[in-house]
Amino acid sequence: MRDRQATRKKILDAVGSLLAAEGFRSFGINAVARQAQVDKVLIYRYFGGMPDLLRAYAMAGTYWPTIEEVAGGDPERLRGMPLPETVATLLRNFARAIRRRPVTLEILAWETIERNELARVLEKVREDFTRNLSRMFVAGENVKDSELVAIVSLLTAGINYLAVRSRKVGRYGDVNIRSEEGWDRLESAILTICERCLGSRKAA
Amino acid sequence: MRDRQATRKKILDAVGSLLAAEGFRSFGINAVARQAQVDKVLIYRYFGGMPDLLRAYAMAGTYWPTIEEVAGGDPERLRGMPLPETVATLLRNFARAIRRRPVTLEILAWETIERNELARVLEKVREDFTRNLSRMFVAGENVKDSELVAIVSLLTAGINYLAVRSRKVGRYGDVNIRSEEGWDRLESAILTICERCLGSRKAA
DNA sequence: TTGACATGTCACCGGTCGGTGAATTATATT
DNA sequence: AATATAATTCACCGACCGGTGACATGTCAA
Repeated sequence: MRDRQATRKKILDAVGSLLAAEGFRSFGINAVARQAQVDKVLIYRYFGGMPDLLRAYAMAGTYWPTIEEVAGGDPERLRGMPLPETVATLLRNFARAIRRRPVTLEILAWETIERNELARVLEKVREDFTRNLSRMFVAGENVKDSELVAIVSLLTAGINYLAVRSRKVGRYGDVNIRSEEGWDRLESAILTICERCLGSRKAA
Repeated sequence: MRDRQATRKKILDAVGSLLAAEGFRSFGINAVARQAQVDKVLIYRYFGGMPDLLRAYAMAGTYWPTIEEVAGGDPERLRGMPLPETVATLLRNFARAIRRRPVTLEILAWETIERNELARVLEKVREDFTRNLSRMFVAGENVKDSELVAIVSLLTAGINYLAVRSRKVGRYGDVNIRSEEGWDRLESAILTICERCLGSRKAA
């Protein structure tokens, strides 16, 4: 059993299962050590402390969706589409990707309570993700258009909130956010918004 | 100093200022007692415990916006408008109302972490609010329209998330969610979405 | 004045937390 | 086999938490 790498892995795995099961509410050095069945002093020895442990965990895992995951595996096809369809597809895949990441949802929830160094690091990951996405798929179109930015921000914020909330509550207003049916309705709403608001930007 | 009512008030005030200043992160019996400069045993005597104390506080204060606040003081004028403008106005006023309620934002953030009885009570308050609003202003129109529900849900969820997040971070993507300018952009995006998506529901 | 009772004070409990120093055990090298 | 070193265990610290029992003090009615 004297295997540093194996112990490290046990600890990192404990972080994951603990976060997925309990979130940050009862999270801490002692809890991780208990879950990993490892003395807590090893956490300090191998990771230095909680912040570095969390960082190691978040970096090792698939914390945030990849570009490929959100682009649907076929970037070229996406690039050929009109802007509204492209954005709608990206948003739809983003919603799906984020919903199947319980730990990410825990982190998103926790960030609204506690603002620490880890949160700042993870945020940078997301910013890079967004930047890359927008550079790849909407560059040159109407990036200047500040209303496109505002609309997409509103929609992703809404997706985040509903996904985070679905961990604890089954409904939001009249939408069942724990069922595929509910998310189908949200996706089709997103599609409508993109089609009607991101096209030719004139008129009123 | 032997005044039960005054002591009760000191405790309730302490809850408010503590929540506004620190949120739920370091919230507890001891912290409230410290802030109120009162022995914690009195909290148990007068309120029974934390859950009942929180309930008493939330009910006493202006936890959630009122219908009047969101309707802009002139329900009749609102009723005369076309549906898209009505909904856009309600959403805009809702965003403004919620943004100036620091304690409410703390509670909204906390609910995504901890799901307790208080959260359920407060949620009922919000549900009633939403139900009344929709009965007053969009009844008979296309309430059946499940896409309207989905769109409005997405938008309010987005507003909630951005307002909650603005407590901790100044930006969301390229939007400055701590400035009036940023929220102006969001409001105008909301208006655009309502105008283009809530009107006649045909075509593609 | 003397109670009775409401109000407020104090000390203490068990438990958990993050964190650390020192001893103990296994493993690889010589 | 002896030894250095890495991996692990153990015992303990101070601080804070929620919660409670016993006690002191003020207030008001009989």
